Amino acid sequence: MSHSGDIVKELTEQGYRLTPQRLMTIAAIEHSDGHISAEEIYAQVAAKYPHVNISTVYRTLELLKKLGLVTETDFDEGRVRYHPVGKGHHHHLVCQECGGIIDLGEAVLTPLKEALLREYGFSADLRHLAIFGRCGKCGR
Amino acid sequence: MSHSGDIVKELTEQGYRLTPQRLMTIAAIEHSDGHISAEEIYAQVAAKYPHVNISTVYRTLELLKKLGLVTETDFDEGRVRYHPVGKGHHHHLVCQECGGIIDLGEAVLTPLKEALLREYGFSADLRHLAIFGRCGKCGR
DNA sequence: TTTGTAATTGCACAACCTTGCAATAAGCCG
DNA sequence: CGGCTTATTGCAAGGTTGTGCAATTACAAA
Repeated sequence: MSHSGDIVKELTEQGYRLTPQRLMTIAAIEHSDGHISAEEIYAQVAAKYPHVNISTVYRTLELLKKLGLVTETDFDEGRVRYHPVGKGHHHHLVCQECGGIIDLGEAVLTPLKEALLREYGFSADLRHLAIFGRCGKCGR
Repeated sequence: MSHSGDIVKELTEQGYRLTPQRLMTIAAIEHSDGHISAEEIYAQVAAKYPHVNISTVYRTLELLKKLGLVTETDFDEGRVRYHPVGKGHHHHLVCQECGGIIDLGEAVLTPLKEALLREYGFSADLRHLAIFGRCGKCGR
């Protein structure tokens, strides 16, 4: 369902310019298996194109977020991680005891979204959450 | 149900030292009406005690978070805001269109917490969320 | 009240992310 | 293909938050 190139296509259609910096940033995100940080993206881009500036990477990430093409997740590591939405939405339960991560489908949050819409007329944008707490193994 | 002094009491009982820096940081949080930022706390503390360092404020906030005495909420303003849990848990729906904020009781998230516990054995710590999206007035 | 000890602070610095501004270059149009 | 316009970049600087380390100080115990 998700082809490499989706993001590029969307950008052109929306009239944004395809600079080498953007293309390489996008490639890094799309080729990353899971959740990639800005610094990791920058390292990959800078390897091929040494004089890029990391603020360009941050600006590209902000643009892709705004267009809904990537999601941003805060795993509480002091930095945020990015994921292409084309590879599917999901969420994570992060155990603060053992550090374990349980992956979650989008469905768990559907009832909440519906309740917010029904009771408050609010259309929530719950894209890629990290929910903190304690997993079963680590007791209550 | 919440007295000024709750936090101080908890700290002593847990064996933490009551330094003037901590006491003033705590006072700033408890006397703030709503959600206060680290910089605002620091300004209040520094007014009476000029040579405090802002990193001490951050360390105190981290401690209070760890002990579950304050919650931290990210309203996406580039800085985070703090709230004493003694004044009650709550959540916020933040409209990304008009900037409006709808306050929410804790109850809305109870079904989600129960579902996570039931289906994943995960005890989620959903303390003080800002949920982004679009409010009813701003249409879909 | 004085002393001892370990928690806490201040300081300096670093990491992550954002922004203003002048220089550059992507894509349009002829 | 060459020039024009304006989006985009690089650079430098700034804001928020975290951290290592030596100096200080709260509290316990004498």
